Amino acid sequence: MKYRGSFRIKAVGPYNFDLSYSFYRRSRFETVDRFADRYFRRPLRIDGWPVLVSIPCGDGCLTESIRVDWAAPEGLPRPADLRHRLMSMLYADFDLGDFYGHKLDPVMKRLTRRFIGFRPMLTPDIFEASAWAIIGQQVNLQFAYRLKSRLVSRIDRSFIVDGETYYLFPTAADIASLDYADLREMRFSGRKAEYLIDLARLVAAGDLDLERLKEMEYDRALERLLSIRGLGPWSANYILLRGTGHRDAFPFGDSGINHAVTRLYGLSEKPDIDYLTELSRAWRPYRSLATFYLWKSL
DNA sequence: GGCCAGGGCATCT
DNA sequence: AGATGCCATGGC
Repeated sequence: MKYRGSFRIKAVGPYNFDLSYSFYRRSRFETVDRFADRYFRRPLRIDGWPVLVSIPCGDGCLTESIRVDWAAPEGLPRPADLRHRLMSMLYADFDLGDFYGHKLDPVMKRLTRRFIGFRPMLTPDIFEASAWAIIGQQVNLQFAYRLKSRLVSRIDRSFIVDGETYYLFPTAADIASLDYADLREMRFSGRKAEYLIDLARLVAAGDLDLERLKEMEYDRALERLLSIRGLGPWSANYILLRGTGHRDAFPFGDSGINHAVTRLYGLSEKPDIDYLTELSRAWRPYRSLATFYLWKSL
């Protein structure tokens, strides 16, 4: 039985993994993603079993392909379909040329040249992306990471590879089993505790099929998410950005986007919805990519 | 110390 | 419909 292996991912169009690596390496309170020794490490849950994937940071240049190492704790089945999962997670299945070649305004065009090869990484679990959206609402990011850290510690889904402990993000069923008071102790607000636990219970009960969102058109997927209490325009779009990998999501109201647009487009005050709607029209149907490039500029 | 942070909802005019 | 208040906490 083999418990580790290595393979290469070939992206459609250019890839500079270092740009992604540096983009996501943001907080020392991050507990699921790991950035150390010039490796990005990420625990995945495949058919319910933990697998660790490790991706070496490159030399800062565009690469033809990306090496992915994987390791599973001994005694577990060999993970299936890893390549497919990684293609999606690393955004390698998207042809960046489609975005670069799209008719973009000069500011966005300049960003694509500045960060050529930059691709976002998806959160490989849509529920995790959804939970993170709720956790990140209206609090500074450092605090959001601490909330997540407390949650991940409390529901300990850790496993060990090479003597190092890695933490999977809790499942919907895990969080569904908590009480609001448990989250309040972790310094969630009362509202946030309700949003997160209620969402987890919806998913755990099978009343919300997050995987199915992937196959839905952007508008319909957005509508479905907006119908859930606690998910507004920002959160719903965030889930479609980082979770399902929809290409045309745009998180209206995002403070980072507001800052980036204000600076890059020389505004005197933060843009309103109408301005952003009009501005982002030229980025369609790739507003997700535009969003990540704006964030990257900060 | 005050402002604000990768918002959203309930409650008003 | 559109504006306003509120939530809770901590980083800066």
